[in-house]
Amino acid sequence: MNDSTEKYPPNFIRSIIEKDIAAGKNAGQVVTRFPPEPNGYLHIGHAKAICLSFGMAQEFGGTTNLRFDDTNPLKESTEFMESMKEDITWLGFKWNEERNASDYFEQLYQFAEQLIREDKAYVDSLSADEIREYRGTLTQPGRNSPYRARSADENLDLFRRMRAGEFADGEHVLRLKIDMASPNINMRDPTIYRIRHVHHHQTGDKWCIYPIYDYTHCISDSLEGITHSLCDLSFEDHRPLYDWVLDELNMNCHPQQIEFSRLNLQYTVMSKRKLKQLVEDKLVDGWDDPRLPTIAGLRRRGYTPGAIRDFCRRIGVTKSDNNVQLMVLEHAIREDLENTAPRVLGVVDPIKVVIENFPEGEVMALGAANHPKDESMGSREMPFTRELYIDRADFREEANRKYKRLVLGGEVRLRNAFVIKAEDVVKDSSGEIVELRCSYDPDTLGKNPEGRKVRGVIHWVSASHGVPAEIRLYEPLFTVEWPDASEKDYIELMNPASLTVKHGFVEPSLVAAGVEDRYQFEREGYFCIDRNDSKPERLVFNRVVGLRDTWAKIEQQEDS
RNA sequence: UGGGGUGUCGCCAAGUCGGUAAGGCACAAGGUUUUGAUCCUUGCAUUCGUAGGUUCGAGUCCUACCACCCCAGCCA
Repeated sequence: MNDSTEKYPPNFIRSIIEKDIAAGKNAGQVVTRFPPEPNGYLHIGHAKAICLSFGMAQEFGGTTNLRFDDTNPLKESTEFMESMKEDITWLGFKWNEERNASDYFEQLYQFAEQLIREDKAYVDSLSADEIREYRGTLTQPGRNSPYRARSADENLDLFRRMRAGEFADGEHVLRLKIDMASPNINMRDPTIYRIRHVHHHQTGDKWCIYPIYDYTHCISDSLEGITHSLCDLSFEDHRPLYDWVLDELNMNCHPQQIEFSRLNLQYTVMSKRKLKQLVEDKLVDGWDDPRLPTIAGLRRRGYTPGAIRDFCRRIGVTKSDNNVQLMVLEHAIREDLENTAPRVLGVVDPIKVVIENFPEGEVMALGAANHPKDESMGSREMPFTRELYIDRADFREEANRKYKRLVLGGEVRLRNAFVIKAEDVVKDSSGEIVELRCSYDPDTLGKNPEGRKVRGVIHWVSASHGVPAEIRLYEPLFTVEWPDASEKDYIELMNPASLTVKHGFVEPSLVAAGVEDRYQFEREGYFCIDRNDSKPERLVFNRVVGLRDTWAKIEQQEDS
């Protein structure tokens, strides 16, 4: 994973780091961190941040810490911590140290006392509503709280009693004394501690006051010796506060916060709130639903860590708003699987074919390469029998010249096997085709028939030897490209056809398929064994992504 | 009417000290092909949000304007 082919193309963050190293800043070291709040599952947007923070450190011989930003016990849990560790590891990254912001609660507290003693922080006893009122608006300056003038001694006493649990939630908060008239709202005496009599998943009941992100994050970074603290653009106007705290505390390590724009990806939503609702309201099958942009979902869908990393590299890192097309992600996984996925034959929407001139009961073993270009992937045998399945879409009673598949009275090549000819169609009372009666040309195995040109090749599976399989086909979870941009509620924009379950047949070699094995079903797409539901006796495949489909495009053009 | 950002091809994105617009995705046209896949070849911004200015020369410097995004949690 560490090879140079995975290096990022030029970007502004790398330039900054290169300059810092050239200037001898931080003794030439690069230490980054990835600081998720354990209140949900990681998604593809986090993958962008992970690849960047870990990637930059890796590239310059540095290290990256994993730090759970667990300052709000109301929303967090160890379950989410575990999932995040698993996802990061699966993505292929190794953190140097695992920390929790809560590891620093005592130090954070002591720093707060220091700020109080230096008259840089005070206990405010205004209510939340009052604080909001006093804060002013975007265009109007705020006003000082009447409690702003409390003496350091009084503040210290109050703050200690806050810690001791003498007050109820919301009775007091600790605020930084900066500037209520600042044009930057974040600098208008931000709250840094609030009272919350709740159990914390790491510190238990030790604390009833919890520090706020802005105060916690910069100090945590400093304590860990982080050199470059990468985060998304929403924290850009928090940077003055980040710097203020470290400066006022005289911290000897002052990391540089650098912001980049978050990923916007087509046909999905990325906000934790929305993902959480989809999961909790059972609109999807858990955090790892293959339709979700979560790392766990992409994994279950069949995406590889390498493809996700490649995707993150392709989209780049900038400060500009970006709207990335889904096809970029799809291209990344196709490119990976094109080279690595063994080819097999699987029929998603089966229709029975009887080869009338092939003896009943006979089984012919036909060799098939596992990859058209990579002999090292070996070959296997496929049983050819009198009764087969082909895909419904590969037969038409009549069609024009552009249709290169099986037509009544016409011929087609069965992949890795013989040329067959459709002689007759059997339909049920409703007119639905239930069976095709065909003949095969025994002299076409591995060679073209004499004097005729067979234009098409279709895939097939032996009806008697094929293995039934559940095949899950996925479409985008939302019907519009940018659900977040719509004035409609995103729930209303969900795609009712995002999951289609098919019952098809796959060639018998697949009974040996293991969890998360990925294959190319030739002419169909890439499929992955579902890690939750597939059993050897009941195979379940997820379609990762279809093959590029030029034919579908041609058909569409003809329709219009 | 406050502050902070961003504007280079349909999308993403390189563009060093100003020297005459990388690349990827997508798209189009050919070629190879027992996957309408892959692969190969070719094409695809006289123009860099707009308008002025400086300069022999500007995406890169200056000025003004326009558009879009973020910020008023005791969330992160």
